[in-house]
Amino acid sequence: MPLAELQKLITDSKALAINLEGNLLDLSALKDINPESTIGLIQPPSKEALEIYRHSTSHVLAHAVKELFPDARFAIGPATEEGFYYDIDMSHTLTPEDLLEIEKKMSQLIKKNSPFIRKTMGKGDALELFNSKGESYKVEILQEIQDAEVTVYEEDGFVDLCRGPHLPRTGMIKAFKLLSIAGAYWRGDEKNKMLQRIYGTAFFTKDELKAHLDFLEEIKKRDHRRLAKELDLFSINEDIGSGLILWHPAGATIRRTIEDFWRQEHERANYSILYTPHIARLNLWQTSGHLDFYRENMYSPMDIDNVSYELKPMNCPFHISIYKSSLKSYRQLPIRYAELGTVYRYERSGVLHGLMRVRGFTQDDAHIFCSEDQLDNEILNLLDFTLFILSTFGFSSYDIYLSTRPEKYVGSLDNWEKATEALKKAIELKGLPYKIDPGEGVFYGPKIDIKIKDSLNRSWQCSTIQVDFNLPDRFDVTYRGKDGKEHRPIMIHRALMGSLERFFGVLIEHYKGAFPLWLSPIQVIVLTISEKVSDFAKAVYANIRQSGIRVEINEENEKIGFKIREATLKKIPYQVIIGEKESLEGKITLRSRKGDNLGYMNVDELIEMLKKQINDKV
RNA sequence: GCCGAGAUAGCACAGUGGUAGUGCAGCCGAUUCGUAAUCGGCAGGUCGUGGGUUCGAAUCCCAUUCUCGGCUCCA
Repeated sequence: MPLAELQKLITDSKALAINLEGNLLDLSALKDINPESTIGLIQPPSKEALEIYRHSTSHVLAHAVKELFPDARFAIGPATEEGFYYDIDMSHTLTPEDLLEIEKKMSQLIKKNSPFIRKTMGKGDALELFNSKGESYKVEILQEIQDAEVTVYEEDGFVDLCRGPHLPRTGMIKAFKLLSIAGAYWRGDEKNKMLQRIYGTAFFTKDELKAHLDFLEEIKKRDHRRLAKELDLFSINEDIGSGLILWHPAGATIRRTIEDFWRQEHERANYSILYTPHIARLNLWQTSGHLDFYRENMYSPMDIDNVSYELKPMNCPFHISIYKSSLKSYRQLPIRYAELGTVYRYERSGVLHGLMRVRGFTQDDAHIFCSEDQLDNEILNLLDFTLFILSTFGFSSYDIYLSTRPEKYVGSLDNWEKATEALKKAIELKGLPYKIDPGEGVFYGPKIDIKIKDSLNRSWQCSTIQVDFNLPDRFDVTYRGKDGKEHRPIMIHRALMGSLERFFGVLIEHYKGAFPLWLSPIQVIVLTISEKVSDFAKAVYANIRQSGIRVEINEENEKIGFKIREATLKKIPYQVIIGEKESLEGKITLRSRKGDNLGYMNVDELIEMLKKQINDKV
């Protein structure tokens, strides 16, 4: 294609950059390339275009900061999935007000519409340039670059080390916003200096930016910590300690409902349900190896009659002890032990987050002891079981990861191979998409992790299925085979919801506090229009309560509109309204929390309908 | 843990050296009402905790606990 024609196409298409055989280049590179070569256009709204756009915005950010705070030195400033950031080292500590000033300065620089000018220079020259500017972080980066030549970008006199590509001009930035300031270690390593990070985002249009900011607002409204306060679900108390959860009546009701469901399904799936203690002698953790490889997550031991005891960070050794309490025959396998086991793990104070990351939590843990030839089938069933449980709670899309053998490992290569194959086969048989995390398995065996994405777009690991070649050896776990000899069983650890705390947190955000009927702490509320109908309303209430449905009554001296508002804010799924008409005819009027009028009916009809819905878990 | 911000009534927040405030929730009273807020009154706080500066501290300083944002994205 002739150059001129291409130029026109680029102008028409609003392309920001070009793709030359897989290399992204500035539009200005066009004049130097072979007209015969195949060129792709990078244009909005593609991901690549947005990345370039945001990256350029981060350069403008750096420029603005430099103008306002001349002693600022710059580290890295990349585009991210949600926007961009720049890490900066400077004497002034940034405040939210500074962000407004910086935004203003950025707008001025954008208004100037300066071109981004790409320059190639020898590494030595670049080192000299950034050294003279005192840009020690850029110098450090440069020193690690192997190439003899590097590129820098200049815009209105501000020079930054950068591979590019960039927008042709700053004026093309139409919508951006600085969002927050945070600390971040240089190169993410806590041994390094902490820099100030400015987060921002940018979009091609103001409308898109607004939509994104609205989305962030919606995310805040969905925050499980906020909803938990509004709905009185749980709390964390300073006097009790951080990362320790107090389950309030409403939250506890939901938890109990989840637990009941869990128990029922596990019994149906041939698990034996156990209870084990919360502490154990230090020796146990020595045998299990946790003291060697898990110590930093364990609390200090406590002394009981001169013997050290440790709060349990895991349930596995207890289950193994139960297994070993009697001789096991191959006829008994597979043995499936399950427990809602409460464990305590040390988490650094800065990473604690509501229910999502806590220090004491209850795992829906289980350990399966099986023979080699049972492994495939066990894993397949397990995956089925996991997906069934997750989908019952309304989660239908997951990120599945298969983690394979790391460099440091125990167990035979042969066993690793078999187990990894079994995991892989199970996922593929179910036709599920998955990614392989090479070398990310635990040292004791390969695993499948299933992650649920929450509304804050964080991935939370819930389910995990791990094969373990370590503990059976360490604890000398055996079974008597058909041949009368001792054999080593294969052990599978698994948790479906992960922890009840985190799972509950994800559920709250998933449903925005409006739980499905079967989980709702209050399933129905009876509302009276006037005190004249109290007697009938009480009878209706008692009738529903007798049927085992979680019902409340509000016969206060308030207007019906007020009562409906209150019930709706509590996100109670069904509201039974009783006025004179109902009282006289012995019927009820039903309303949903969404505001739908669900009709006029007998109490028996209502109970039957609710029971069916609760049973179906819809 | 580290950087930064914060902690005031049950909840949401205002108050920046001189008598602790507003709204909602709560309690009492009036109203007896038909699908998201009826009206009036009352009560509620040693301002996270400990120490200091000051005639005087919610406010300034130090310590401490807890909470929040972030600490993977590689010129």
